[in-house]
Amino acid sequence: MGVGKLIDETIRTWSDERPDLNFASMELSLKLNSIVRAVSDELARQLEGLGINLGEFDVLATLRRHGRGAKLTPKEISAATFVTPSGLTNRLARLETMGLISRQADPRDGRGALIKITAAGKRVADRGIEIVVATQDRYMNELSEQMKKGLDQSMTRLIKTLDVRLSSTEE
Amino acid sequence: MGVGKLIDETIRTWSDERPDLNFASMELSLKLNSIVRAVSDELARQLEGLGINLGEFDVLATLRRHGRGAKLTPKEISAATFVTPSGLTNRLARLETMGLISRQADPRDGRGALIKITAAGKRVADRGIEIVVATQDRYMNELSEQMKKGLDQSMTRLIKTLDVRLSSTEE
DNA sequence: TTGAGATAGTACGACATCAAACTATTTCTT
DNA sequence: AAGAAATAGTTTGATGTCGTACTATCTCAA
Repeated sequence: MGVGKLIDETIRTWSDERPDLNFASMELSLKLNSIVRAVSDELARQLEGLGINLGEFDVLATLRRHGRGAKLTPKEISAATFVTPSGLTNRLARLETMGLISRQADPRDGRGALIKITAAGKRVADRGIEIVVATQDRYMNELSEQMKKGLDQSMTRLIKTLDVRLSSTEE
Repeated sequence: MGVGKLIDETIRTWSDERPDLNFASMELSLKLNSIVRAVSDELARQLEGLGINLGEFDVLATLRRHGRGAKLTPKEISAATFVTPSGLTNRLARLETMGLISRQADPRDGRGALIKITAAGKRVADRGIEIVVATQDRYMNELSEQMKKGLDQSMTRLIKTLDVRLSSTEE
């Protein structure tokens, strides 16, 4: 059964069982979820060919986009990728084993480390970003320019209120 | 740093480093991802109060929306929740331990099992769906009716092509 | 009707993540 | 200047998922 049909059925059965509730937002959420999951699964499949997973690419991409010779601390990478420090420790260990990053002590802070992408890592990141962009394009180009514009506005609006909420929770 | 700003910075730095690539689709994808993640995280937090996680709720909800006395096979639940059989075995075991579902042998198929929601499970599912709907509403109602309509159209379009692709991959 | 192949569900091992505890430093406070 | 508190990063143990192998049962073809 296709994803679309499954979502339709989900909304229909819930509406039958709980006619007191309105499932319009849920329908929207389910659809958003499906798309994000589909794109993400496809990205993971594509990156497999480079020998890395999505999380590893995320780290590599963070380093790569900061430019030639950039050195980032695990803390900075952690903030950019939404991974906990312990999770990042593991990712960095894997990437280091693969020879895609290197680490050195931070001369300014004895507790800290500085992470740098290697030449091999740069090659993987550059090929990876091309794959990622191409894959995302393949999905998003199904939408008209106008639809994309509307979608961007909606998402931007949601993110804005999301950021306001987060900052007021003071976290 | 807010999510919005982080996305802006990601697009900006990538554009600097790889001016040969167009990151418009990536920007859209990043925004979609952030929203889905934020809603999902919030749902998980909310459901914690009921003693279940998102995956467990998904199973419980599947059973609940099929109505009074419905019995589903693990295979059917697996298809509805996109969880592998082995993963589902574990979820069902946890739910059974909590007394939220019961299982019985399938009289029609000696290999099969039939899963049924218990009275306690129904209570949790009913409370859960109210929480889920309320949470999703809280996010989606930030959008105007027109935006929601446009968003739904875009997502529906994407899902349609997604389903066509999947069926042509014949999986 | 009987054997081959398909199918349902479970067991097992691997994996990526997280939270909490910990170590080593650094930064505040007075 | 010294002790308290904060911070960076790792370690440890737990969790939830997946893929593969396995067992039991069913289906179908000859």
